[in-house]
Amino acid sequence: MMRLYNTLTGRVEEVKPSNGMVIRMYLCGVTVYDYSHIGHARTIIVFDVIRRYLIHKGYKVKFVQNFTDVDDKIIKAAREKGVKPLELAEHFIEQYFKDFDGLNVLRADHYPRATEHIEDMHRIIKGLMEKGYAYRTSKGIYFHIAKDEDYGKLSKKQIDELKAGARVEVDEEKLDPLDFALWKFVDDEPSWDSPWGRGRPGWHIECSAMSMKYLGDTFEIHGGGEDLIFPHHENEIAQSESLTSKEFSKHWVHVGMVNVKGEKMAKSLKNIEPIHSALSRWGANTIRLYCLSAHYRKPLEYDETLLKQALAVWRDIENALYELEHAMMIPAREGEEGRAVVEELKGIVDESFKVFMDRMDDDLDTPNAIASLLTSIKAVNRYAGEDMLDVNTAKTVMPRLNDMLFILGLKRAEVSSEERARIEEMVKRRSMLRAEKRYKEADEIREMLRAEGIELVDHKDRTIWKKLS
RNA sequence: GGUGGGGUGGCAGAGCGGCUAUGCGCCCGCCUGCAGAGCGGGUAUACAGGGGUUCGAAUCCCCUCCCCACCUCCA
Repeated sequence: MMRLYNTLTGRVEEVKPSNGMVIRMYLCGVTVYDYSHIGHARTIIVFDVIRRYLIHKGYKVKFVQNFTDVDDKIIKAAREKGVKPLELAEHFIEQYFKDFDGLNVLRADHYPRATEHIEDMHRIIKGLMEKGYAYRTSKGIYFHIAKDEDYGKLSKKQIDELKAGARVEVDEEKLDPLDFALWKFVDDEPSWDSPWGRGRPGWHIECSAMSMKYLGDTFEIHGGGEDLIFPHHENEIAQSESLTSKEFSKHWVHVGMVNVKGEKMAKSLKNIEPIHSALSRWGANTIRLYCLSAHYRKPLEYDETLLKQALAVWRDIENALYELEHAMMIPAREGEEGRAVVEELKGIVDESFKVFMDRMDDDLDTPNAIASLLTSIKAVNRYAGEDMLDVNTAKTVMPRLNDMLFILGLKRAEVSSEERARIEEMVKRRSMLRAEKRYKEADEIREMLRAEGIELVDHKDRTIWKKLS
């Protein structure tokens, strides 16, 4: 049973499926007005790993992640670029998929967009008006937090102190400074007709509308970056629970920020590393290992040396995978020694898998889970170095290793059959040159392949190749 | 000011009362045609500071000092 910290209760709690084995998850996605950066990547990768882990454990996970495609920032950016807001949003949604497919993040079951759920939002607003939780001013429709007696329960805020903070905008018409907009009256584009007048939705209403539409009034997990706890998630709870009188999300999961030199990575601070640029520099596996190298609730520093560390870890894993793949071609070793190697490796991998799962169960302890995976990896590399791997060891080890790699979302580069044939031809030619001690020519082939990202590794009687990723 | 989370070896990061975490980096040696991987050894006494509790504390209690996030749009 997986245990995760629940922001709502402040405790680590078991994630329980609803009916049978179904777990419904909603993740607050991105506002599409610019490129996604490493901070977004961290949150989305963490949710991807939670999802993969639950899938591995046999749950049926229904996963929804939204796009905020109507918002002041989008409108502003579109105006500056001289394009329509919805076109700008569409462009960055396309970019989003390029980035996150590139990061090997599994596609969600639904990617609802705010602009396609205006009617659903109207229904919620209407319901809240009818139940007396919302009221109208000349500027829009507002949610009245005073009507919601447990307002603040997620962020543990004292309402009085929030008011004292005086950071909220002054609006004489609002009954309470903390009341937030459900619908804002505007005439310019983009805007939609509503029962109360033409306008745009407030920020929080979309997530209530879309999560409940696709997952039901109550679902298992909701989350996002920890900067969304207040006001966004607090307000989502207020709206949703006031409307349905039911519990909204049972479990709230929040991911820590990525910092640059101690400060949060944010577009406004101009210290972002866009995903597309990080991907071309480091590759998906390295970025994923980096994002998972810290516990998800702690801040993660964005720093070259950390990426380098993650890359070194990935190189070890990659090496082991290629050694095992090539070992599939090596006939089973006969006798006692061959069996002993299989037994020992099996013991190490089974134990490391057990520890891996145990660490993952405990509030997604990925740093330790990865450390445990590396125990297996190191053992494989050790045997590979001693030329002790064969088809039996490979077959014994691969399933458990693949399970762990699936959960973390790590995978080797793909190699087409043409590419494979060409590489193997080159390797063959080089081996002949080496046999004739024509090392200079042999090294030239190795260098040439290396320039293409193919690395050769010589064993006693054979050479294996790796396509680095 | 409020709320939440932290301060561990050159760096990153576990540890939740007693047993070398781990990874990376660096140095020496072995192996290799050279690489890569691997192996052996090393990298001064690691735990913010000060008091306690305990046979025993990085781990529990008290005090002090720093750091981060949120309280405004934000993953």
